[in-house]
This record gives sequence, C-alpha cells and structure tokens, in this order.
Amino acid sequence: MQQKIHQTDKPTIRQYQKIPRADCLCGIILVYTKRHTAMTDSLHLLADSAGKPQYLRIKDELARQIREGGLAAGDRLASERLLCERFDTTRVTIREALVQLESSGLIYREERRGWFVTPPRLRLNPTVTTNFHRIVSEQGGVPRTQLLEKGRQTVPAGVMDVLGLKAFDQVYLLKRLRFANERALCYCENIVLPERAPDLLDQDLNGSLTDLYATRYDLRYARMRLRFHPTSLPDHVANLLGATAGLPALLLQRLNYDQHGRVVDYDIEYWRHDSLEIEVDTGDEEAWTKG
Amino acid sequence: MQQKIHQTDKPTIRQYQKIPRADCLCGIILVYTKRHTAMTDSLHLLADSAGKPQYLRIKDELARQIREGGLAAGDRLASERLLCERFDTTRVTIREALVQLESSGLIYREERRGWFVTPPRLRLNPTVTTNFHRIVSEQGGVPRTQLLEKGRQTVPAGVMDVLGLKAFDQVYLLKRLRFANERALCYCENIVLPERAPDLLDQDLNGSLTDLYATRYDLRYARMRLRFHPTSLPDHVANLLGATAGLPALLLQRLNYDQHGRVVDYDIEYWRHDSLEIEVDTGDEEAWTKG
DNA sequence: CGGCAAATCTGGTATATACCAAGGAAACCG
DNA sequence: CGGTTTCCTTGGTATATACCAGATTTGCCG
Repeated sequence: MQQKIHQTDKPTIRQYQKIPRADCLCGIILVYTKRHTAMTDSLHLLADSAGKPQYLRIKDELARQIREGGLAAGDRLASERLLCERFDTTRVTIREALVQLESSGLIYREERRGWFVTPPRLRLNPTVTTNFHRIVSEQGGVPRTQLLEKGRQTVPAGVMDVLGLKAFDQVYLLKRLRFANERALCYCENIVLPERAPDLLDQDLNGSLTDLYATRYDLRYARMRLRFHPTSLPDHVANLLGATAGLPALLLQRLNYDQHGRVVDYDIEYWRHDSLEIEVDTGDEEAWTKG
Repeated sequence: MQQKIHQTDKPTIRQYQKIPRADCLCGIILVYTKRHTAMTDSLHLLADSAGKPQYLRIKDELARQIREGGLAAGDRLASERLLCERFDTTRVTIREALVQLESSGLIYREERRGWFVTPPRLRLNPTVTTNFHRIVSEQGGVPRTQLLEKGRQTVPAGVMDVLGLKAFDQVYLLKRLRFANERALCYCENIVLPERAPDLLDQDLNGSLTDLYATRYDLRYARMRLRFHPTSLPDHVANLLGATAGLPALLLQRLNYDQHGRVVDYDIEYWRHDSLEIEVDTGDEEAWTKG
C-alpha cells in the first residue's frame, strides 16, 4: 500500500492509481472510461452518445454493469472515489449519476457505508391485506416491526375530522418502523380509537396490528379509504429509516373501517420509494380469482 | 442590482464577496473561505437548528417562505444566483436545497427558465374513472391530450403474455402526452387489441380514449389490474415531458377489461411525481356513497 | 412600429479541492 | 482472548470557479 501523506481526499485518490488491486466486488465496473475515448479531443464531454451529459452516460453505464455485471441485490458498488478514477471525473459528477440511479430505485445508500443494489420491491396490495408480516414472509423475506413510541394523547388536528372526533378527544398513537431483511422500509404512525381497542398499549406492539385486532378485539378491516402520493422523506423520518434527508418516498394514508362499518384507525406511512410496488385489482372479485 | 462586468459566473460571485481571498490553492492558507461562516454569525445560518447542514436549513427556509410568503402555484422563485447571495453560499449548495424541494413536490423547474411553485396535485381515483379529461375538468383545470405517435405493430415482448397474445400478433400502439393547464403531467402508451377497437387509428386520438371506446365501440372498463411504483423518468420520457432527466416519477401500468371480461388494452404511464395524488376506496361501494 | 440581432439572464454541467463525521478494521494492550 | 484505541475508508457537505446553451430582454435599424 502506498503511504498516505495526510487525510485529505487527494492523496487517497492517488493511492488507488498506483495500485491495480484487481479485487472485485464491483470489479465489474470496468476500467477503460472515457479518458481514452475522448483523448483525441480536448474534452471528455464529447464523442459518445450524442451530446448526452457525462453524468447520464455514467449513469447508463453503471446501470448496464449492474444489470449485466452480476451484481446482486445488496451488493456494494465501488466507492465513489474509485468510480471517479474509473470514469475519470470528479465526485460531484459521479454522485450526480448515483443519485439519479437512487432516484430510479436501482441503488440505494447506507449512510457512510456505501452504495448498494436495491433488493426487489415488496409487492403490496393494500386492498387485500395490510398485514406487513404476512406480506414480507410470503415474498421470502424476514419481517420485523419495531415499536418506537406508544402513547395516549389528544387527537392531532389533521385527522380529527376524518376520525369523526372532536378537539381534545383522546387517541392512541403508535410510531413504528417496518423492516424486511433488516432493511428499514417504512415508518408508520397509527392513530387508533381507544374504544375500538381498549388496553392496546399494554399489548405487544412489535407485531402485526391486524392480527392483534382480530385475535383480541375481534376487529377486521372491511373497508378503507386510501390516499397516497410521491414526496420525499422529512428529516426526522429519514433519520429513523437510516436514509438521507430528502430521499424520494411514498406517503400513504389510510382510514380503516371494521366489519361493522365503524372507523378503527388512521395510518400515516412513509415508504422508501424504492421499496414497494403497489397492486390494486378492481371489479368482480370472482373474475380475478378465476383468471 | 449591481452592474455586471461580463457574463461568466466569476464576476457575479466576486461582486458579492469583498474579501481579498488570498488566493487559494486552497491548500494551507485559506484564511478566509466560507468566511464568516460560523464567526459571529449574524446570518441566517445561525443558531437555528442544531447542527443541521446548511442546505437543509436553506431548504426549510425556502419552504417557509413559499408557504408563508405568499408565493402562489406557478410563481417563480428567485434565481439561483440571487439565492446564493441571499443565503451567502454557492450554487451547488442552493441547488442541493432546490432539488430536495423538487423531490418533495413543492417546487419544480422548467428547463433554463427557473424554479416554480408546484400547482396542486391532480386527485386520481383510477378505480373509478380513468377519464383524464373529466378528472382535470372537474378539478378546475384545462386538460389537453397530445397524440405523439400512433401505429400498428407486433406486440412488445413485455406485454405479450398479459394481453394473452402470441409473438407477432398485432396491436395498436399510441403514445400520448397529457397536460393540465398546459403543464405536461403524464406520458402514456396505450397498447390496444385491434379486434376490440377496429379502425382505432382513424379516430381522433387527441381526446379521451375512454369516451371513444364507449361511444364508438360500446366498450366500458369494468375491471382493471393496476400496478405502480415510484421510479424516475427515463431520458426520452423526460424530454417529452419537458422535465429534467431523472425526475422522480410514478410508473403506472394498467390492464383493462371490458364489461364482458375481455382484455381491452394495456396502459403504461409515467406521471410526474409531483402531479398526482392517488385515491383508492375499497369495500362496500354503497357504504362509501352513504358516508 | 415591427422585426431581428445582440446582450443578458437562467439553469445545466463540470472541474478541483477541502474538511468532516461515522463506519469499520487493524493495532494495541491488559 | 477480549476490550479499547487508533487510523483509514466512506459518504456528506461545502467553497470557488468556469463555460455552455436555451430563454428572455433589450435595443437598434429600417
């Protein structure tokens, strides 16, 4: 290994240049890079794909290498500084490409650990089951729910009306994280009507709420009003999910009714944008199962 | 405003900082740099949110100003360079904040024209109606559909199975853009079974396909299989929508059946992530209308 | 006044550089 | 051997600067 001079970035990079270190893991990311392709003309920008910006070409190239290069879900990409060298550019440009790949859902990052290939999305049919544990298990993953906070409080203004409550009415509030294979996918808050589930706070809330409702309170979700839109993670949610602030996300809100047509609870969920695929089938149920 | 000297960025920036900037070469000397930074503060940077990165504080501040400052949907923000001056930072940092606000859906950009406040999302209940024109109109907007391309071709491999077709079977393919108030929201491709809608290509395809089906072919969507997930715009779609490559988006795919249970068509739609809010109500229809 | 070209403004892309803090491995120590 | 300290790697954040091309405005000319 080369000696380092001090800890700034420059020496670090230099060090890689001398060491071929064939290594791997991403060795897929080949070396050539455009330096040579562009050599003839002063600039790196040119040649290549008709006037496309460099970061887009890098993005395409990385995507191709991930697809064809045998990187599997969860594998780590080469470090940014290494990619800089391979594509002969700066971290700013590399990161532009990486961030766009993240935005497309192909890769994700773990804070200061690196960039990884995103695992397959969880397929979710919120009209059929909301049982997170069941869904993850059925799709071959290991589910986990972590209770962050539980309490009884006055109903938040934003949901007072939809829950049919008046100011100062009390509700249970749960804050939980959902994991699949130890990757945090979702942060959710459940606002529950106490009269539907007395003593809820004394139960084990690290499992399925749906199951708890069914087994202990004889409640089953019969109808729901579902709303959602793409947005990005608020700071505090990003922290909880171990993601970077501003990561694209899906904000999902759901008002649930039981088999008697009574409101049970209201859910607010922030899902990583790259973690789910939503399915909704409408129309005659019979027809679907037959088909 | 101050006078400019010439058109590169440097003079512009220099003009704001009166410091002598003892040349840099950043190396060792660097006495001044991000000046004042923490110094006495007196700046917006201050006290404020404990240790939050600057771009997040700027993001919050911009969001606040948009909310409280009376900027309405469609209004333009100050230019990046002006924001640099106001927040005493560089374009890189300002853009980090702007991009995150874009990601949250609060603002959007028009290529080289500026940053604007995003108009309200279109509320969409894909299980009730897929009639874009109707939806936009009902929500007070002016809809427009632009046919980009139409043709008859062999069925694309990806949808062959779901459409119940065999290789080399023919389908109609439409490529269209959807606008609300002249803002492009959605790019969609419709893959239609010719036997359901003969002579479709001879019709006016700049309107509602749903209407056309109903009036001319006596077809009504009775069931659909809907899939979607957040991703980002592929380059060619970004170009068509007048958006930047990599903009967060919602990819929506839908398999439609008519009142006889026969497949009619398959839709692939890319929506701007900031353009829609999806609603799905499930359960007893009666109950909903009563409620 | 209307049309066109030049000046200017805007965001888009890119380089080079630096320092920081958290993650993690290696070295060290008891 | 196990716990702790040191140090390197990694991404996160930020500065300073530049040039480009499209969009807009200005201003001149006929």
